[in-house]
Amino acid sequence: MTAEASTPTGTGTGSPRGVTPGTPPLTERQEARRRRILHASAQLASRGGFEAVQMREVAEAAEVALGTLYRYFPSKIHLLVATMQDQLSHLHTTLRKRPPATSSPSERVAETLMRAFRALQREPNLADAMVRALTFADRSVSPEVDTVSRQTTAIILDAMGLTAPADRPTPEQLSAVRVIEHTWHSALITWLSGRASIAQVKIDIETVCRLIDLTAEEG
Amino acid sequence: MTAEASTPTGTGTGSPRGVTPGTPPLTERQEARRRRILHASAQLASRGGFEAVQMREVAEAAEVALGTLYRYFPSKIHLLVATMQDQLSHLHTTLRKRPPATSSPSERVAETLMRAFRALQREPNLADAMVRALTFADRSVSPEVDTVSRQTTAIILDAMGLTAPADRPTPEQLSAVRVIEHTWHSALITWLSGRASIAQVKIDIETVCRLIDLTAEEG
DNA sequence: CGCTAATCTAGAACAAGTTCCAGTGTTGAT
DNA sequence: ATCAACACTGGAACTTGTTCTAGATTAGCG
Repeated sequence: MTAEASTPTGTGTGSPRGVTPGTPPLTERQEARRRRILHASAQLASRGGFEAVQMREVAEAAEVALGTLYRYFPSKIHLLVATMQDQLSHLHTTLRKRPPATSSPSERVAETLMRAFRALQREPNLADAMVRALTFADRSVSPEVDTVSRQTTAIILDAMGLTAPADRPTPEQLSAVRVIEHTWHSALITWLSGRASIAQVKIDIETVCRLIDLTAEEG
Repeated sequence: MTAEASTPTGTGTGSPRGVTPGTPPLTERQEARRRRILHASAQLASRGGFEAVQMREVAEAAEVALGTLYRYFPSKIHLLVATMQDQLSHLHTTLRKRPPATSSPSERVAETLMRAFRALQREPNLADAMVRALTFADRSVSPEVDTVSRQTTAIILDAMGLTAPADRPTPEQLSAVRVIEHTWHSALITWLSGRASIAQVKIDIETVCRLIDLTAEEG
């Protein structure tokens, strides 16, 4: 029935392994288009942040018609959130390579997040575009935003040392992780809009990470 | 030199007392216009959230020309952030009336924030518009966003019992308060976009508020 | 190969935020 | 009372996200 497989509006975080269930597989050419679009998005975002990512320009840079762009990503927000998924999966694999060797879980998480922070710092405009899109997203983007949230959660749990599928985190730990995520996003925004210094962000990250030790003691 | 006083693009949180320094005073008619605009903004937001606040409609509802609206609030984001300042000052005075009588500071803060949360719950569309604007705001809105942040901080410090000017909060406490604010905003967004339940928000608020006890013990 | 259904392209068209302008009304000062 | 300076109005115009349409391409299938 479908020609180039069916509708490309799927998740596809760019995770190397795993067949992304539910998403009909894309043709090579379609996969290439998707990749070109995400690349153009990231490139434009790196230049001028959120506002520099203009749908017409993305389409042109990706050598794709405007209608096609909208077929792949139904809105600018969807596009930028997908861009964030993409970047986050890169970041996660990068972070995995050299896990922090600090003693306590809370310090490891804080260290990991500060590394991530420094990574984003290198492309503040890109970070701006992605995070603004993420927090501005409305219900229509919830599934995609949720994916980003799960990715972030995975990074944090990884840093805590909860990689084994056996030791599932307690509800308290999950709450602490959510709070850390909240703080992470919000602190990032605060820094990006010039209302907080890097030092302040560092302190706040370290502050919130203490919650991890708290839950560990009582659990 | 100026006719109806000078440019009305000022802060003016709507605080009843205090002369809002730096802001040139507005004529009565100007003050009335400003009030009409904010009222129209809140009304439209209550109906359909962020997207329902359309500048042309705000102008029409406030019986003001579009250009005038932009003279008072240089962008939709500015307008909504100012709306939030307005609502927050109402909220603050409301909360002051019946301070929670719970024992520990952290419980008082959690209780206060949950009250605020329930207040916003009554007008979820308005909350949506305001919070989305707040986190979407870029650098050009930093001063106004900062005012909102200070208002929120004041509410939290109030709940902690740090009203006396003598006992200034320690740096650790300030960091904890910032983290609580981050969590508050982000959790609100998560709830508004349907990605978290009220119960979850409650738990996360309580979780983050434990940081207060932490800083108190060590301080 | 030829058919069919779906995708992709190019471009017009629409929506809402923002800017601009010419004319009118108000205000404070002389 | 008059004047200059500024504010307000009404409306057009511009920008960018989004939608729509007609026609050219492509993929899968007999």
